[in-house]
This record gives sequence, structure tokens and C-alpha cells, in this order.
Amino acid sequence: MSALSAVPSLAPRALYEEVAELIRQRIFSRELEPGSWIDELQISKAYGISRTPLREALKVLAAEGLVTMKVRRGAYVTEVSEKDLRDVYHLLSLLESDAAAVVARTATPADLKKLQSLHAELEAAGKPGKEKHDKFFEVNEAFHMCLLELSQNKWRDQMVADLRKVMKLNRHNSLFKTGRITESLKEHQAIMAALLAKDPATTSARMREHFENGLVAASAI
Amino acid sequence: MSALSAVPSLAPRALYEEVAELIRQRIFSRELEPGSWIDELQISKAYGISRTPLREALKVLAAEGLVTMKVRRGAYVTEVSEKDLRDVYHLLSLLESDAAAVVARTATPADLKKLQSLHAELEAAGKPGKEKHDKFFEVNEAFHMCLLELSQNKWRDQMVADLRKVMKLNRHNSLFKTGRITESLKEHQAIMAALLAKDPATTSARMREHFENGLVAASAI
DNA sequence: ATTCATAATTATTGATGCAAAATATTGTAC
DNA sequence: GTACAATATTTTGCATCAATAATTATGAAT
Repeated sequence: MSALSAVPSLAPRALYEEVAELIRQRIFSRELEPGSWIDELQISKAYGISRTPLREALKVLAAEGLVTMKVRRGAYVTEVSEKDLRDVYHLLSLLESDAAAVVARTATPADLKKLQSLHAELEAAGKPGKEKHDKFFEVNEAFHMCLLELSQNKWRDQMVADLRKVMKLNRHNSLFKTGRITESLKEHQAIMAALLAKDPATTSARMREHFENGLVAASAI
Repeated sequence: MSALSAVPSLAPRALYEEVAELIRQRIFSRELEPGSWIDELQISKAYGISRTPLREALKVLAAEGLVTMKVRRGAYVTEVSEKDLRDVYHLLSLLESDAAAVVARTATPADLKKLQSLHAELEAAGKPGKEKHDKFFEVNEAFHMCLLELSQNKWRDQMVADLRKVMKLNRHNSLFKTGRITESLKEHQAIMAALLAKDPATTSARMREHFENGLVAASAI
């Protein structure tokens, strides 16, 4: 009997997906360190499942880039170099700035209202004095996600999601470090203004600057 | 005994990867039609393998977007709508134009020489009178691939490869239709000129135009 | 005659077992 | 003492087997 069956998931996912999510979390929490070998036998025993769904889960994670399969050597947690992180971050910047441009072109008044509401939340959470950084990061994430959704391209959504997972492999896994909250807010204001002006080129440029500043801040650790 | 074992692959890949490639080809050749159910039992029998490696292969293809898994319903060949194709094509344009810009910024003289050589081949293959369209498409593909490699971002390479696979799900699976050879050559000349001028912005813009024209031509079928 | 419920069949999903391959360890020979 | 070879152990990878879930068909009741 599976130890996982104790949780009768409301949205019935396949076991291999459940397992993939568990491994994912263990990788993000660095319980499974980058470069380390993933012991199929040990994990399948620990979770009380057989190796079959586990192996399928590892294939999925390999496709996401979180683990790398070596022939006849099994699965290893992917090691990301500094260059890898810069490359992935560059692609995130490219994809999200493009998404922002699309939204600037196509957003309905209702869409803009939703973004403005999130932006207002962000300003509230980022006010100096308040030290609710978690809330700030959370709303920030929501804003970026909302922009992506509004750009209506599920393939981009998928790619951004995968790239963000890879970014999480980094030790310093917050894209936006503390101390940048004030600057980040200013950049968000500029993005919001360009969106409201329905100016795709400017929106894209502002978003790209926002990412570039984030990278500089992240690499200056 | 596996019917596939008759081919002792020089580069020893795992069986599930071999199978994934075979299914991929069957999907591209439309032997397996979009929307159709993939009969695991039949395929495993036909290939003389068990269902385990086949199922692992299907997970890989699902991650690529070529098949979609439905819970307790098995695997189906992904159906791509017109909008899907436009969305994917848009992303290809975005990624490849960015790659071109990177190359314009960072290419060494040797890199540029390689691109020029491919460009020369392309011009030769595209000369009016010569009806070697296959050669033209082949060299065209090589040029785009070379540009990607030179941009030195393996994550982008992976994404472009996956997106191109999805494009292949389309009936009209050639991105660049015949009749556009003359225009395509002109656009390539413009790209090449911008590359040699080491002008990232112009290179990117030219590449994007090249893609836009390709889409117009492809949708006017 | 139509609809709902139950049973049976079919297909997916997970478990277990076995074989092949690679690596590590130990022993022997030079 | 070192190097090479052989054996043993570990681990991947594939196949077969069992169980669960879903769909379809059939029968009964309204």
C-alpha cells in the first residue's frame, strides 16, 4: 500500500505526477543537492512506492531540466553554473518583456484594472516601515503571473514556468533581493504607466530594464 | 527479444529514447494523427518491446508537447490549433531574433566566416533555375541552427528545438513555403549584412521581419 | 420506449522480479 | 609495492503480472 494514498488528492493526479512534485520540492529545498545522485531504491522505499512511477517522474523532471539522466548511471540533480543562470535569466527577461508588450497592445480595461489592483497591493506591501517582505514577493510574483496569463500564450507560460524552476536550483533563489524593493517599485510604476499608455515598445523596454536591474542585484551577492 | 536490438546503436541510447524518436517520426509523418489515441498495447507489440519503456517514452513526448496525457485515459497526439501555431511561431521568432542579436554582438571573425559560407551555399541553392528546393531548405535550416549554436545558450537551443517539433505537428510543416525563396534570400542578405556590421538591434529586427514574412506566407495557404 | 443501474470487459496504472552492465574490491603475479 | 585481472556487488533497465478505474452494454423498472 502506498504511503501517499493516505492523501486522497481532490484533483486526482497520477502517482508519477505526485512523486515528481515531491522530488521537485526536495530539490528546491536543497535536500537533494545539485550534482548528487538520486537513489531510486532509497526514495521508492521511503515513499512506499515501486520504482516504476518514480522512474516516470524522473523522466518528467529531466524534461524540465531539473535532473539529468546519464545512460546506465541513473538520475542526477542538475548542476547549474553561473552562466546557466545568466542564460536562463536572459530568456526569462526576453519572454516576460515580450508578454508585457503583448498585454500593452491587447489588454481590455478590465485587464488593466486587475493589473492596477495588483500594483496597488504591491505598493502597499512595499511601503518603507512595513517589513512584510514575504507579502511583497508574493504579490510581485502574482503581478508577473497575471501579466503572463493576460498575454494568452500557454506555450510561453509553460516555458516561463520551466525556466523559473531552473532558477530555483540556485542557492540564492530569490530573483529580487531585499534592498531592491524601492527600486523595484519604481520600475513597476514605469511598467504600469507604459501599460496604461498602451505603448508596447516602452512596456517591453521597461520590463527588460526591470529584469536587468534584478540580475545586477542578484549577481552582486 | 526486442526487434530494436537488431540495431546496435553506436551511441548507446536508452531504449525509451529510441522509442521516443520512433514515435516522434510517426507523429511527424502523420501516421499517428493529431487527436488520435496512442494504443500502448499495439505499439509495444509492433515494436516487440514491453510497455514500460514505451510509457517512459510517452512521458518524454508529453514534456515536449507532442502528446498529451489524460488521467486514466492514456496518451493522445496533441492537437494544435491555428492559434497554437501562431503562438509557437511568435516565440520562435522572439527566440531566434534574440539569438541573432547576441551573435551580432559576440561573433568572432571565424564565426562570421562560417555564417557567410552557409549564406553563400544558400544563395547557390536558391538561384532561380535550380529547382533543388530540398537543398535550399536544408541549408536554410543549417543557417538558423548555426546562429543558435553561436549564441551559446543551450537552454534556448532546447526550447527552440521543442517549439520546432510542435510546428511540425502542422499539416503544412514547412515554415518557409516555395515561392518565397527569392524574398527569403533577400531577407537573409539583410540579416547577414547586419551581422557583419555587428549591429545587434538591426540584426534582431531583420530576423523578426524574416519570421513575420514567413508567417504571412504560411498562413496564406 | 426510455432511462437508470449494475455488471462485465477493456485499458491504464502500479508492483515485483529478472537480466545485463558497470563499478568497486580483492587477490595474484610480476 | 604496484598493476592488472577476475569476481562480486550494486544499480540500471526491461518484462511480466496484478489491481484499479472507466466505459460500454445489457437488463429491468417505470
